[in-house]
Amino acid sequence: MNVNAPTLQTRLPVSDYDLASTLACGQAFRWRATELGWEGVIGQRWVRLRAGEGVGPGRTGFRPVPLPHRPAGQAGSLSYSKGPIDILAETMTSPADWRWLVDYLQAELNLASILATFPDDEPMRASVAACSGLRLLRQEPWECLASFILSSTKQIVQIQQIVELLCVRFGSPLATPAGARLTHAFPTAAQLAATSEADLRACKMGFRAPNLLAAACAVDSGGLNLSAVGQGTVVEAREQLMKLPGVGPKIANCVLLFAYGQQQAFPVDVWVMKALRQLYFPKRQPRPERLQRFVDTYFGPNAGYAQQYLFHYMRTRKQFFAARPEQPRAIR
DNA sequence: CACCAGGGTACCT
DNA sequence: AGGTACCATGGT
Repeated sequence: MNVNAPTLQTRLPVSDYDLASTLACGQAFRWRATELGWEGVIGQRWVRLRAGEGVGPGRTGFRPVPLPHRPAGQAGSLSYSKGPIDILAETMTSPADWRWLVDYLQAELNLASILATFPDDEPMRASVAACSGLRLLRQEPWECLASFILSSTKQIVQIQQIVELLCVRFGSPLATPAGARLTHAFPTAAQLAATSEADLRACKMGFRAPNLLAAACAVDSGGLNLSAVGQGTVVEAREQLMKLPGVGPKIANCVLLFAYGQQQAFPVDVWVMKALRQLYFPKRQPRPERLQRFVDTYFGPNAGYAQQYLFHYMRTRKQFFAARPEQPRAIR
């Protein structure tokens, strides 16, 4: 439904918040940088976000902060401002309150208290300096789970494409302003459970199709209760998620971290693996299990948060890590 | 064009 | 236990 109507607005006062690194750091896959701001969908609502600062008497005016040309947001991104700032949010429907948005964005979280728990070493200092204002979102569990089932050995750009195909083909249409890039909600488990493996493969997801379908059926049938998963301990929750085919420790940890707010959950993907090996184990090549045990103790109570800073820093500053020479090979 | 991508799994020693 | 091939597809 393409409604050509003015959008409704609110302003969230935040501090130490960077929209660009938060929305483009690979934790969520439906945010697009446009000339008018960051456009996305949260639940059943189309949303546009923009950072700015209040000006004039009572800060009633609004001076937008320029968007970065590169969505990834390099260090010192223009979208970031250290001090108090406002996030201007636009939607098509008028909610009674904006709690859903505050929760999703984690706008009330004291970021400094999180950063203070990171280990004080050179890689973390560099990552924090490069990713100022990066927040972990609080996403809806089903969308997060489904998205990360699609993520295995896929580049983030491709995951975004697959997710968009899924939304347009199987998700419910949303009220959007004219010219909106995103027009459909993420499909519910029931909507995907009603598809076939062939339908899903047509969305370019390849061998991941049966895994997504199985997850959709499990959630739709009640065999997997995602609300209940959030009630148990981290260990129990991880066990439940890993019962699904195609969901191993990495994907389970992503869902725990990005949807359930388990900030100690530490997903180890290929990027983080490379970083950990080079930075903390330059000599040995520890096995994944050993590496997981290390990160779960070394990075503290917000290890997952630290992981996201490392991950984003890795991806935006590839040369920092790539520049390190490999072990010299014997000439034969 | 090779190589790799926010992995997981089955199947080998 | 510890390694390895394979899965499907497209970006770089």
